[in-house]
This record gives sequence, C-alpha cells and structure tokens, in this order.
Amino acid sequence: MTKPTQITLADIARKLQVSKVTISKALRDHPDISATTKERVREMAKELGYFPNFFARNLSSKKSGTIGLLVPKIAHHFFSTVIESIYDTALENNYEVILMVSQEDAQREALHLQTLLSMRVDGLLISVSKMTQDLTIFKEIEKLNIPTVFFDRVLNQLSFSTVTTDDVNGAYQLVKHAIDCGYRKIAHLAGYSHTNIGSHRRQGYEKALLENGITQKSDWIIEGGFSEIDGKKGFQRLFQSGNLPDMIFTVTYPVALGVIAAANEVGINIPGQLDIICFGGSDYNRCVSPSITCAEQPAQELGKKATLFLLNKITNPGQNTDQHLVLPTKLYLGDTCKS
Amino acid sequence: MTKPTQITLADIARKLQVSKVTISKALRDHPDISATTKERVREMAKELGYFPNFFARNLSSKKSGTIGLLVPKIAHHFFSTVIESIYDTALENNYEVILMVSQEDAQREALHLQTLLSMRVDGLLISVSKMTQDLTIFKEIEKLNIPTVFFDRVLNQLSFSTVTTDDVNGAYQLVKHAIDCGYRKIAHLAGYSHTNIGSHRRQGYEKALLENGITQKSDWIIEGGFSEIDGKKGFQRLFQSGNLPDMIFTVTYPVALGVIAAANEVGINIPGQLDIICFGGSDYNRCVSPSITCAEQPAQELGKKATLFLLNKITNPGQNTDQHLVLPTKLYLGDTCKS
DNA sequence: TATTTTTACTTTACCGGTAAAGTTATCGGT
DNA sequence: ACCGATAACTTTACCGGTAAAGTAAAAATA
Repeated sequence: MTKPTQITLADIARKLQVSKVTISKALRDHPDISATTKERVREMAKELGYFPNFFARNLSSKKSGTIGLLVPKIAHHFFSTVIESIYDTALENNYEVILMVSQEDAQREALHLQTLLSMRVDGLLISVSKMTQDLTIFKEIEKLNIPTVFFDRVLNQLSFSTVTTDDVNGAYQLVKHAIDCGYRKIAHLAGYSHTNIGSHRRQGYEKALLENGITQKSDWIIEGGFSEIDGKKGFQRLFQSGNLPDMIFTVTYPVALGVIAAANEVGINIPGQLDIICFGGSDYNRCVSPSITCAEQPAQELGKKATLFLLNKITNPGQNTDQHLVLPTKLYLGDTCKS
Repeated sequence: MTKPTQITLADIARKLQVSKVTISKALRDHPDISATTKERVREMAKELGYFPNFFARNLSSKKSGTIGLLVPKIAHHFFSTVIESIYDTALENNYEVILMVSQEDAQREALHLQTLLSMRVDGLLISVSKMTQDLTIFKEIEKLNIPTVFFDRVLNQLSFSTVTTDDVNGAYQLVKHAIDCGYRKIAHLAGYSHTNIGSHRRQGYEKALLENGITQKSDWIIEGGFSEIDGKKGFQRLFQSGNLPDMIFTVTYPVALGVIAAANEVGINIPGQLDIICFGGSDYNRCVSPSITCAEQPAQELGKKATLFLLNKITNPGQNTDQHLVLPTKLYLGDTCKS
C-alpha cells in the first residue's frame, strides 16, 4: 500500500533548517562541523530512521567499496568454503562483495562480468567456468585495467594474477605416500585433461610413478569428469578389464565416492580388497567411514589470500605486474591407504 | 597507472553529435528514436566499449532490480544449495542478488541488513542467525514495508511471510518409519529447543512415539547443538548411562556423523549394533556407507519458492497479507533403519 | 491550404549523495 | 584597532543516468 519513500539528507536538512551538505558532513564526521551540530544531526537521523543511499554515495564519491566475485558453482564444498572465506576477509577490510554464479556456463559468465563491471566494482575475483572458450570479455577486463585476481580455475592464456592450489605437488605427495605404503599397482581416474586441475593432478601422479621406477600402464589412467558418476564408470571399466589395480587415485572426492559405491555393488570391499586415495576432501570426510586419505585443498586459505591479494592491488595500483601464488595442499591420513 | 575512467553516455553523445538523452533512449530501445540512429548509437557504444553505470541507472530510475539475500552460513550443504537455487531463480526473472552472510552473528546480521537497505534492494530474503535476539532492525524493516520473505530460519514473533520445511511432519514420518521397522527404544539427539528446527523436529519425534503408544524416556532426549561434536557428546552420554537405545534419531546430518564416529571409537557398529536416522542429508550421503536413512530437506525447492514468493510480493504490492508456505521433506531410504 | 498529429529529437530537472569553492562571524596576535 | 586565520556553515557544481516537458520539421488529416 504505502510505498516506502526513503528518508534523504534533504529531509533531515529541512527539519534542522541547515543545508544538506552540513548533514552529509556531520554524518561522515567531517571536521567542518561543530560537535553540537553533529549531535543534533545524528539524533535527527536516528529519529527519522535515515540511512544513506549506497548508490548515490558511490556515484558521487566514485568509489564502490565493493569487489565482484564470480564462481562457477556455489553448492559445492570447495567453492562454498572459498566464498565464505572471501566474504569474511572482505568484511574485515570494509569491503562489500557482490557474488555471481556462472553455473559452469560461459555465456552466463560473460553476462555476469558485464553486470559486475557496470556496478563499477573496485576489483574482481574470478574462478572461470569449465566451458569458457571465448576470451573476449576477459580481454576487455584486461584492457580496462581493473584489478583482478583469478583463483583456482585460471586462464593461462592471459596475463592476470592468480592464486591456485599446488595440484601437481599435492597429487605427487599423495601418490608418493601410497608408494611408500607399498602400493605399486596404482590406477588414476583422471579428470578432463583440458582443465588445469585435471592435467596438473595427473602430472603429479606420473611424476611420483616415474621417480619411483614404476612403469605407467595406459589402461590404468582413465579420463573422465569430476563427479560421482564418473567414478562409477571408471571403476566399472577397470573391473570389466579383469585387471584391477590395488590402489586407485581419483581426481576428486566425489569420484572416489563413486568408486566406493560401484565397488560395493560388485562386492568389493574398500579399503580391504581395493584401496583408494583422492585429491580434495569434504567437510564430512573426517566423520564417515572409510574416511579417505586425501590431499586436502586449502580452501579457506585460498579465499583469504586471493582477497588480500586483490585488496592490495586495489590500494596499490602502482605495481601491476602479475603475481602467481601457489598454495600447498595438506595430506590427510584417513582410514584408507594405511601402511 | 592509468586509472580506468569509464565511458559514459556523454562520451557517445559527443562523438555522434547528439544529446545524451538520445543515447540513453537509443540503448534502451525507446520508440522515440529512429532505427538508423539506434543502429549508429549501438555501433558507437560497442566500439567505445560502453556499458551503463548500474548505480547511476538505479539512482535515477529509482528501482534497483535487485534482491537482498541474508543467510547465516554459506559453507553448509543446505544453505549453499538454497543460495544457488535463489540465484538461478532470480536470474530467470531478471533480478540480481546481493548476498550477505551473518556467520551466525546477530550484530553482523543487523549490519548487513542496514547495508542491504542502503542499497535500496527491491526485496529481502532472510534466514536469521541462531543468535538473533534483538528484533530492532527487523521491526524497522517491517515498518519500512519492504517486501520480505523469511526462509528456513524464521522469526515467529513478527508478521512476515515465510517459506519453511515441514520439520514436524518430516521428523514424524521418519520416526514413524523406524517404528514400523520394529524399533521401540528410540532416542533423540535434539538441537537447541529455542530454535524452530530444534523444537519442531522434536515435536515430530514425540508425536510419532505418542501415536504408537511408546512412552518417552527423558534420558533419551538429549538437547545440544547441530554439529558433529554435539553428536559425539550426545552418544557418549547415552553410552555412559549404560542404557543404550537401539535407534537414535538425530536433529541433523552432522550430528548423525558425530554419533557414528563416536560409536566406532568404542567399537559399536552402526547400523549393526545401534541404528540411526537423521533429519537432513548431504550431497554425499547417497555415496557413503552407511548411507543414512533420513528426511531430506527440499533445499532447491525452498530457494525457488521463496524467491518466486518474494518476486510476487514485489510486483504485486497490493496484498500484503502474510503467507506461510511449508514444504514437505522426502524420506530417503539408505543403509540404516532397514526393516 | 491550413491545421493537427507524429516523428525524432533536445532541454530541463532531478535521483541522493559528495567535493570544492565560497561566505560570514569570531578570535588571537601585534 | 586592524588583519589574517579559523571555525562553521552555505552555495554551486557534478557523478551518470532517467523522466517529463519542450520543439521543430515532416506527415497526415480536414
């Protein structure tokens, strides 16, 4: 019914018979204004229920105090943790976050980036979708010279700062651990090789085998996706080949769960008859059984570092050289892969 | 180095020797402008890399095309799913979402609501923090008459529209299922009783016992929190009492995981020696073993319904009567609680 | 042909703030 | 007693758009 017309500076000014600039200054604690006036203004503002118009303030001050965050997914353990960490870090530094989700859709990604640019965000934190091929919008961002940091899923073709997980080493250490435990017949359910995480994790796997004099068997490297279903399919292929390994290293946690489910179906017990390790965990991994030995991703750290990195870029626009931060994973020892 | 001064309508206007209003209208496909001019404007806009200033547009048009979303957590299976669903639904209806996280902190909640109000969002979607006691800000919102829908965690003391899960019935059906499977000695690890979900889930539990002539044992109702640690503590209390039930109904999924972990520690097998059911699942529940039989929350549906509900309120400000939508849970049958 | 309507703009005003440049009255110093 | 400095405002201009009102020429109507 009653449309909620908001209180403005002018309303307070009228009530107190002073200019609206006086109100503006008083509320921002500007030295021009006397203590008594400030007090009166604050009281009246509270009484009328005034709060500043974010848009107007930003428009006129030409700063947004806002960073744009673009991710491929939200309902995903890793990303939701990173997002939360970014929000916390931004808040600590008095920045607002505007979050957009591409849902792994390149078009939606470009659209959202446009919107973020139109909001004149002070900087961008981006994790690109799996489908991104067209780099037009990213080149535009590069040209506009807006402080930008890519995290986790990055674009190597362009010169931007990045914060990523050390996938190669994480995978290497994990597989090395399996080898140290005595395993030799180690298969790898790899992700898509055209993605960073897919190829890097595989590199780590290959490096560990190579360094320990274990010959790769091409049948034991199976490419696929990153979800549970891919784990099921991968296991089935291995199972049907009649030549099962005694250890499987999966590219993600969901893939590992898929393997376990598929193995259970055909009566193979994990970790009894077939053992497993994976890259990345979940908030529940520590509580379930078997809890999987894995390379835990530094999700919180990654969100925090990426944000601080960006804020630093925003406040010191001088050095616009690209920097690349690579964070180590942490080996989590669970019920699987015990020596 | 070079600060990226953005292209404005005036820049395009100057280039084409027309007024900036013409540009504004042309870009919005206003009938005032001729087809040829529109074409020229569009070309020049593209050439210069123009995109509108969101703030300026909203300030002058007095609409934001934005809804504010406030949640207590992001890194949480249920919330991240709801959030994603809200983003999707909003996008389908051409709305932007501004997300804020209270991190279960009442002060931060109030602060963020202020910010959202200052952004002149067209409506609010709110799930309150566990700690919220002070209702001042919510009363203010009520007074401002801003379209608002509470979801999942609501405030009953105030008159707002709500979208919630049918906790009572979900719990009832789940416990009823356990009774049908032959269980009589059913304990309940309840949440905080001052929260909606805590008290409702308990009500469902009590109703199921009552209707089936099972006497409640106060020792078997243990209040606590909603996380894994609370499950551990709860199990330990039951275990130490020396009077274990044969079925435990936990208020959340993490609590159930806590119980399983604690039970494993003292050598009690689940579901072999002690069985378990819980309210709410996780994205991984279907893949782990034992997968827990539970009342699954309609997270996606809830996000979607809440958003549509709000958008409807925004576009039809007429009927401001409060409505309450209660969504049913879905019984998931896993490895536990088998007849 | 004179008058009205339509087309395709332009001008003006305003959204709600902030920055910068006045404007007084008061005050301390010499 | 005069002068520049300072305190405490006010005025003006502008941020980048949009809405509403105005205008001149071309087209339609009488």
